[in-house]
Amino acid sequence: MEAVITDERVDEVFAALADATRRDILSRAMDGDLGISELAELYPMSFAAVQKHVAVLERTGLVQKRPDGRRRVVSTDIEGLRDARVVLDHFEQLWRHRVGRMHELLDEGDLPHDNRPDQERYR
Amino acid sequence: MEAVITDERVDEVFAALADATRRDILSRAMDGDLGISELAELYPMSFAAVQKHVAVLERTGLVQKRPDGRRRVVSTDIEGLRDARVVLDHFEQLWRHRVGRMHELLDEGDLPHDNRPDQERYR
DNA sequence: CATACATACAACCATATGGTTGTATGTATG
DNA sequence: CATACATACAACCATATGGTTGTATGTATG
Repeated sequence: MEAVITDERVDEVFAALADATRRDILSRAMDGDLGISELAELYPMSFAAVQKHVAVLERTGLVQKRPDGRRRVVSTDIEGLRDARVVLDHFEQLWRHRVGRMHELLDEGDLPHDNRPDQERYR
Repeated sequence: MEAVITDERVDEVFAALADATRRDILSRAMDGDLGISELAELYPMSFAAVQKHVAVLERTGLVQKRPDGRRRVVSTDIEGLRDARVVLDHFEQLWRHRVGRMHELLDEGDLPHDNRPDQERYR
């Protein structure tokens, strides 16, 4: 069961992330305590529009809905997130690999160099 | 000159990458030696379609065209690429930051739960 | 110079996308 | 039970997207 990553899958993940509202919903879903109407209050659009954005994230597997009374609480989907990260990592791999020594250029370019602690290396 | 990253910019970068043909063109542009019609031969679509994809990458600043005789050679745009990488890195920052300790879950996640060593179950 | 090739771009088309309002249904709660 | 709230979903709309063919123009080359 090696998560086979098709082009369609990559398309889907990038497309899902290509909308600011959805990115915001996704980050809030990490706390996993808001229902759809609670989310909807945060954005200048109708409940139905937000509902659709959540549906896109759900279809893409980035988010789940769990029933809680009359609400559906939106939270990140661990499985899906890992998968999406694999997609982005994979892309970055190729990205960096093909760029090769172009990489130094990319890093030297404008500085100051980011002080990212580079916490842990995974997978 | 601090590359200000707007939501629109992030939208644009993700959207540009949400198409398999464009991702492929982008990676070939890293070699920087193909004209548009040469690229077009690689894909099952018309020259004009490929031309449009190149235009999207160019508008997003991921790719440049440099004249070479009657050809326009497509190559990656260093500036734009760095910017795009900042976008993706920034997103990953937020991503990883907010996920926090959920992180272990992401890496441990799919091991079968139930084979936890019995000896840990003491009372 | 005539011709072929590479590109640019307009016009068009079908479908996807991001939004809307309206209606139905499930769940709490006074 | 009546009402309010949360959600689901259909129908609709405007615009964006990804493709097509056709025409014009710039550049090499026999």
